[in-house]
Amino acid sequence: MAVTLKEVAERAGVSRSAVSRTYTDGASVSPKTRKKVEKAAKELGYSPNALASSLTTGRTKLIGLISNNFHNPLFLEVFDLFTRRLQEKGLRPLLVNLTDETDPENSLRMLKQYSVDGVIVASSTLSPEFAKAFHDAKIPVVHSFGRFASAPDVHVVGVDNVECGRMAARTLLARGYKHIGFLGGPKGATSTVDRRAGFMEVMGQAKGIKVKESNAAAYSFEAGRTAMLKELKGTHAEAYFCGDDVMSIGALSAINSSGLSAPKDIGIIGLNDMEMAKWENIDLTTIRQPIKQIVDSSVELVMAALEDSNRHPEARLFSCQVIERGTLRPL
Amino acid sequence: MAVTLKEVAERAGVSRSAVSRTYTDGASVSPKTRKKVEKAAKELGYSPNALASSLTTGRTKLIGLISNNFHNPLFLEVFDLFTRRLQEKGLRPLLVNLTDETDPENSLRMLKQYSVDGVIVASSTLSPEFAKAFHDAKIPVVHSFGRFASAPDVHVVGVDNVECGRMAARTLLARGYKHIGFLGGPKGATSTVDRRAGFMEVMGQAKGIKVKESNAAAYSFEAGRTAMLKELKGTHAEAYFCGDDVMSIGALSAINSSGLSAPKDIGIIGLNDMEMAKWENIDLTTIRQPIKQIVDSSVELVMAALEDSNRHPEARLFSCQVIERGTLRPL
DNA sequence: ATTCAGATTGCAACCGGTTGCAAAAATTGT
DNA sequence: ACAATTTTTGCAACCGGTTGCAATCTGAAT
Repeated sequence: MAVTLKEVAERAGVSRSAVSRTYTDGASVSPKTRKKVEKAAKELGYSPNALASSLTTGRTKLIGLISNNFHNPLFLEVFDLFTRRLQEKGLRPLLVNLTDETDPENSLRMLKQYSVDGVIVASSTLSPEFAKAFHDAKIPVVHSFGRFASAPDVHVVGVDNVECGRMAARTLLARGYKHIGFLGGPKGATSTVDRRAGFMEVMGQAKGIKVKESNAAAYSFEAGRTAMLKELKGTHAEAYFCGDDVMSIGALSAINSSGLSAPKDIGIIGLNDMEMAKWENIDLTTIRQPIKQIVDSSVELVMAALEDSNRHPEARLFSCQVIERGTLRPL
Repeated sequence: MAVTLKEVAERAGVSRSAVSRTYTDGASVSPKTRKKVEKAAKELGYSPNALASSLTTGRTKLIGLISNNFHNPLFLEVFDLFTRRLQEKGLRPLLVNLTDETDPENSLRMLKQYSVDGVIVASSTLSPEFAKAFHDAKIPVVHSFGRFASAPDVHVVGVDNVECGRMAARTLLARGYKHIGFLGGPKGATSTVDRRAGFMEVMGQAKGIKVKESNAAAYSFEAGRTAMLKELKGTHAEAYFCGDDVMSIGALSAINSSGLSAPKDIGIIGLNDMEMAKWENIDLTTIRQPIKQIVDSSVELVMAALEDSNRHPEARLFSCQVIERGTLRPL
């Protein structure tokens, strides 16, 4: 077994408290004993047991990182950013993959058992109720990429999807498209609902525009492709706002397979600006979600929530930005 | 704070041991007391503190999952599989993102502090020495996607990259290509070295074949594209074995940008068979690594290593398979 | 040399569980 | 009904740390 406090204490000829205090900052230890302890610790290869200390301090520095997006390449970027940021802050991500089979109850219980200090739910397709369950269990939680609400139940960090919808609509209108499609993500997802709302709001105010609407089964390549293939069978629109980038890529693939091309025959605007969007063979015009800021802010917020556990729920919104590439005709 | 054992014991009118035993399987509790305890627990909303119990049992069920591949979409699939499998087995992944900045020492210390039961290193670009550090620290470790060695220092699960190289070479030869390129991943990576070795071995035995060789800076789209662009400036080969799928996609993009196309002008064979490889707009011929089997086997192996901590290091190899798609000319 | 505040130290109790052991209770056999 | 087993139970010590408290030590001030 690993070296313990006691062994170090004995070797250093001091009390266990002295050793403990050496590794607790803010504690009072004389330089002399500290030296002795550090020497003994090094000789023995001691490193304090974080779990044991969590027992008394009540802090594990464990953060549950929950997601159900293990098929969207964007989330690899998201996980990259989250793990880095958490590491920088001295926190440890306990990763939970929320699949269809795993029941959420279970995850909650498990995270309780491991007494995580807080939880980050990283998903735009999970209902706010899910995140709320943690809140109800008195576990600080922030819902990243969650739904905006001016009076949210839990901390939310993300973008205003309604505004994204508007932005997409304005972008398409500005380019003179007259027949425009909303090719949304899965119907149930709040992100889809919100983007649609903003999109339709702007379209509703425009004159002489024909709008058509459909949904893909998931935020995925296949779903995007399938949905676009279906569009292409009927009379399709001149340009589409696709649910997200990966769907957009699917849609582009459908367009190419049909002997058409973007932006010549059909325009596409995506959402997310994931790394692949700028790959030269994709070159997708899209709306960028500032994921780094969302991640950093989420981490900051969860830390703040740890400090003050009945902090009032807060929504932090970041603005998106159209990234001009090559799948929409120029202005 | 959370409900504790003691509170449950008091409410149920039994000793703390009784409560503890209720939640320890194999322990002796009468049905009667179990009932009482469960009732009290439910009323109080009790769930045992896994960390506290780890203190005495010596098992945390925490598994360090370490990777440096947060930019390769394949690894999203890998993480998906790992997290699921670990969850199924009642283990919890503590995710570590090994970036260039984070020093490995640090990660090791951290995982010691959290007394993880074991560690899985998921990377083909990390040196075997890294995994060995855990072994030396007496932490059971398996190196997934690691380098094959018949007498390894640590448990390794993966594919025989040398054989993959041979397989790629044979595939290209069988299709009648005479001028063949090895477009490897980063030179230092063991996976690159091994694939190259197998590839060259077969090429060396073939007659009348011209072989050229170069390396990309990373297993990434950009690096693959850049490397292929460079190839296209000089006299390029008729077909290339690319370091992996994501590099292949970069290479394909370069080929298309230059007004050429695969497989007409240049053939490409990748490696991994990640999800994207079968996207219709990519349709990459590639060599499939059986990642599900590798993952499952890794988890199984790490569990076995927990049971018997001085189990002899073992290498588990899975065979790869050529997946015919559209970037190589037909047989 | 004496006094006193501040810094350092060790003791002992505690965090939330587990477990060996012996006593108590339940079961079995006769 | 009684002895011999087997099961169940609670006690108390322990896992590896932290921390309030009182005791001791230090150094500056008088």
